[in-house]
Amino acid sequence: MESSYLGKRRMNGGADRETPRAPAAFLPAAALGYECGHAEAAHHLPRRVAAGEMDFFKKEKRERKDAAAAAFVPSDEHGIKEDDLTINMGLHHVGGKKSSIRSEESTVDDVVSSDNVDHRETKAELALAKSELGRLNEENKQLKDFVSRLTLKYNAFQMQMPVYTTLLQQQQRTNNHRALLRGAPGHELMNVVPETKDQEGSGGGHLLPRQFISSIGTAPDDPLHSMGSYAVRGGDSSGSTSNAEPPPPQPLDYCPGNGLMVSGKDLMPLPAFEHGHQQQHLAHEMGSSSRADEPPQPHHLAAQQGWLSNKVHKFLPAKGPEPVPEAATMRKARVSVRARSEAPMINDGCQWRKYGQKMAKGNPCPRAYYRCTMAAGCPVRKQVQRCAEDTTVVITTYEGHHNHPLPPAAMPMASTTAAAASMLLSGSMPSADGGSLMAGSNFLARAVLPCSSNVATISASAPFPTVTLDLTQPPPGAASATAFAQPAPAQARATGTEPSQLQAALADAAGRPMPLTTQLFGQKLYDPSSKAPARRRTRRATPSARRP
DNA sequence: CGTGTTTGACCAGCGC
DNA sequence: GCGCTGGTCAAACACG
Ligand SMILES: [Zn+2]
Repeated sequence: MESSYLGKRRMNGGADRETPRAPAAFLPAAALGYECGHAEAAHHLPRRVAAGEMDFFKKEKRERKDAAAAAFVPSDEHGIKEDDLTINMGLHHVGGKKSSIRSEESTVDDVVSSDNVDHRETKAELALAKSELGRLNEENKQLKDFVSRLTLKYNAFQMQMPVYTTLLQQQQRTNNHRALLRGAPGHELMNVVPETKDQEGSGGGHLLPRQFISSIGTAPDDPLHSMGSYAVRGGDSSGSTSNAEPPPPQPLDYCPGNGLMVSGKDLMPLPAFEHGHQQQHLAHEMGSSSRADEPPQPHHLAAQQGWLSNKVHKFLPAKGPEPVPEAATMRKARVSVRARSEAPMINDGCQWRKYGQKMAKGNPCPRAYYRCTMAAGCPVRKQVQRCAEDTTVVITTYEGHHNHPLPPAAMPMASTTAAAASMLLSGSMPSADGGSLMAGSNFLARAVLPCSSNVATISASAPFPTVTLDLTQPPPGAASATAFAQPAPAQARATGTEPSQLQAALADAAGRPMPLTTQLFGQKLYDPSSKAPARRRTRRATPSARRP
């Protein structure tokens, strides 16, 4: 029911709706590899980018394309374009291989005069090159898609790594009751943390994930997966070394400093971290006449997994008969982002439709509920609420996993939140031991983000496992700090939010090189005055007579 | 007129 | 069972 109106609304060009205008500092996600494998994503580019940015964007893309083409075939002297490739691929498929070209050639031969031999040969070569190029291009696309997936997974690992690192350190601490572990087993991890800094600085480095993975691999039944209920809180030192005493409930946005809070009543296995991995279910959702939230799957599945609370079903998108625990877990995990913004909502590149607003308890500011409208039945929702203590802070809580290709502008946030959710749900959260370790001194926070005060906070109170990325604190790093300390830079515009600050913060939080995330808030933040003019939505088909 | 937002009603979970 | 709360629905409304 609900999915129906959502779907219709979206299918007819929802892409041009609510798209923010002319992001001043918008960086081409395509150039950063986010568009890989998402044909649809490219469609959003022209609309999303203002004329001023178009050149940059196109140039970047062209460079990429050229580079890719040059890597395989030195063919640009023929002036081959992608359109040509498409056509040629068609010929290739119809005619077959070289022989077909040959025969085609001979056919032409009958007509063309003999002094066109050179031209014919050139043509033949061209055809060959084109077909080859087409094939390689296809191959290249697959490779790009593969690389893009790898990137996402890599990011997920990066998100998790600091937690693992800290946890292992804590393990060592717990075992020895000592602080320093030079030479102790797993000592290499001690070196990992400093390297994180280097990695951030240089924007490279694959050493960390490898160490991280290998370290994890050596501990098959590490406590990382044995987390039941746990609670870790930074900032205030509790010193408790067990999870026997869960902390008092905290507001979702509670962040007593740059600490890290971990909590979860139930944890779920690591969901696959791929965008569009739920595509297979999209058809079900689109075709389903029931509301998208209604879970056809019974609770027994949750019980089978032993983690899902009986509340989860509410958030499960409508699916086919096949149970999709993975989607369920992603839907349940929450990632909230705290960012300073005078705008009512940060622009994350996605399209949202507000479907509700409530006065939350303990907060004078209302909480707004949005759902993703980029695709029919997309289960992703988000809540936007201002922090009670500091109304300049906007807390955006994301939930769910997009079941559709994302525009480049939305990729950073999506991948970041997905990575965070993945980390949260993967069982990589520290158990009770981890909690004791970090209690009191922002230990994990510093481990995670040695050069930044932006931290990943894992809420202890939420009924759902929630990671909070706090982007509100000025990073001590020079560049970031500068960006933060100064009043809104040019690209911040009327919203008064510093995109560069957010970029830096998110980059730190995500633990990835800056360029990947600069685009996230490079867009102008949500500005109510620039609401998308083109909004198309068909009326709901079945008006219910609930109200008089 | 078609669209997104508003806002009160509805629903489920939870604690008592 | 009752009240509270969070989350969602959908008619009514506002807007371009
Ligand atoms: Zn979506």
